[in-house]
Amino acid sequence: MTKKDIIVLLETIATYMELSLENPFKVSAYRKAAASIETDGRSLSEIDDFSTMKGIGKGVNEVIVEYVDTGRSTVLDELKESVPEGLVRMLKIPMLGPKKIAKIHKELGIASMEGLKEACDSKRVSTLPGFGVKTEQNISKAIDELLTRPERYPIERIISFRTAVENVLDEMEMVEKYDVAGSGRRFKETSRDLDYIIEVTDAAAFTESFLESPFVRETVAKGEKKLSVVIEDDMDEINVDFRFVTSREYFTTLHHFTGSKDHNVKMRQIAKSRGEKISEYGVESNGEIKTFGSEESFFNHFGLPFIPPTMRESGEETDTDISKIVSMDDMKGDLHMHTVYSDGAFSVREMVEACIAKGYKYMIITDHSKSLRVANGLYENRLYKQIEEIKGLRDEYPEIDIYTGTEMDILKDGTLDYSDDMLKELDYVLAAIHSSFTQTEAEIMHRLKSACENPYVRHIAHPTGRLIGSRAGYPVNMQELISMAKDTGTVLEVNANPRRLDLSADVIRHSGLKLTVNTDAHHTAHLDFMEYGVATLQKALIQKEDVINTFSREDFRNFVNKGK
DNA sequence: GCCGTTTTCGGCCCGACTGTTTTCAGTCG
Repeated sequence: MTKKDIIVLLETIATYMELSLENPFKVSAYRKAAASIETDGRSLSEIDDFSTMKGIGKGVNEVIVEYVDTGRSTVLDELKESVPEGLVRMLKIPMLGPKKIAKIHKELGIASMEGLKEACDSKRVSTLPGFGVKTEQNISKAIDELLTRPERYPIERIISFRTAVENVLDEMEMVEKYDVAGSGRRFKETSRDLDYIIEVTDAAAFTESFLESPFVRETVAKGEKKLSVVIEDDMDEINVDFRFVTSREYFTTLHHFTGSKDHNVKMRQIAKSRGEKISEYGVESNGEIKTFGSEESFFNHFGLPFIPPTMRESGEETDTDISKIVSMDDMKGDLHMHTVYSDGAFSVREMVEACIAKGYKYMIITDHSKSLRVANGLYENRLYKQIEEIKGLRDEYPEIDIYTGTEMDILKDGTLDYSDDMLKELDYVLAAIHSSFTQTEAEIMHRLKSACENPYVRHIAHPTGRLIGSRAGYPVNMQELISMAKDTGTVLEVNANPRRLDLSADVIRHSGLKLTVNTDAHHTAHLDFMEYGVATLQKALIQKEDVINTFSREDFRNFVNKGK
């Protein structure tokens, strides 16, 4: 059993309670308890008394203790007896919350998504008080969409949709100013939809003009304050909302819709403790509404520094010294990239020049090792050749330290793809798993252990192998890997590729790990991925000193030379 | 169910929108 199991249990209880029309504050207490456990840095074995944690009192503690001791929960078992599981799925239908679902269940005896769809089509739902024909049609349509459209899109897809929308906005002259808000602005791993805050000279004209864009598939709602559409590309479709605001309210509205929800709750608590009230229209203080010319001045009003959107998650960020948290300005080098020697698109020289253009002080060339045939991995003779080429380039580019390296495969049986004799010829070695993802956790951990314990392996690249939204990755015991990394002085990577972001923010938060963030670039343009990796570190409120890419040129040289 | 330097009761973030009503409940962000 892990912490995650307890979090899932508490959240499941909250959901079932919600559907039993339990006191909403009780439901929220279970959710808060789950969140409290999630943001606590300790593992299950390190927590001896849950009841000392914030948000966990006598009641929730009893539930946890029973679950840890017996693997069961009487509270959940009883809830499950009174609430059919099908109702939980129905919560995913937009516009249907616990009360409406309970009514549908009680009055019509419906307990599944399929049953509800049928009831809508046979017009039984609209006979219920509080339900009308329109609601019935909307539910029916929403169920169809739920069955065909994924719930959330990975950040890579979100970026692509953003680009499409913003290319249109940039060409429209009635647009004064806009920003994406929501999870898109916070660079979350996945997002459900896109939210824009927008100031326009004429909302009606904007709406008319925007709706002519070829990617608009459907208009969901249009009004004076809001336009809501579905847009599509070759693969997917997504909801996009525009909120029309005046210049005066722009930044409080932007802050409000950037979220996260937990961040907003925390900000409102802070306001309330000062006798003020935050809404999207401003800060109400002594009966007056105060607005701001920037988000920074909004935060300053509460005695806080500007908190970047990427850090606005749990609420913990308002109690954090933001100046210590890692930022793009701190990035002095990229330690993981490929060239034409293996499966990259550019030469060593081109990658060097691209890194210099980024202002980096150091870089490491890390092509694949010999066993990764699909990526044209390097046999020893070609690796020696690359080492010589890199040495030759150093004099030509004194502004940057170019280190030799490899992204070495950790083979199926835990052996490493190069001998120590080969590895000692390199400045820096990172190791990664690229094969046999279906092994058991024990087998995978054996491989990772073998890499961590090797004296030449400095860091483990993309430690779980996951691809957001498409591949779960291989089974890793994260607590064990974290301990192994600490014990052996091995650094773990946050891979900045927006398909990976591996390790994820939730894993590294409060982990106490030494980390590195790298783009794994296979193209000079991929070096730009760094901002997604840094955003992931910021979500976890990781300090500069815990990220080796922030080292000065000299400190990094010492770090490389000193070895493990 | 949790919490507390206005503390053991009475709060728990706040406002808009939708669809349904005839003054509002439920849901959402």
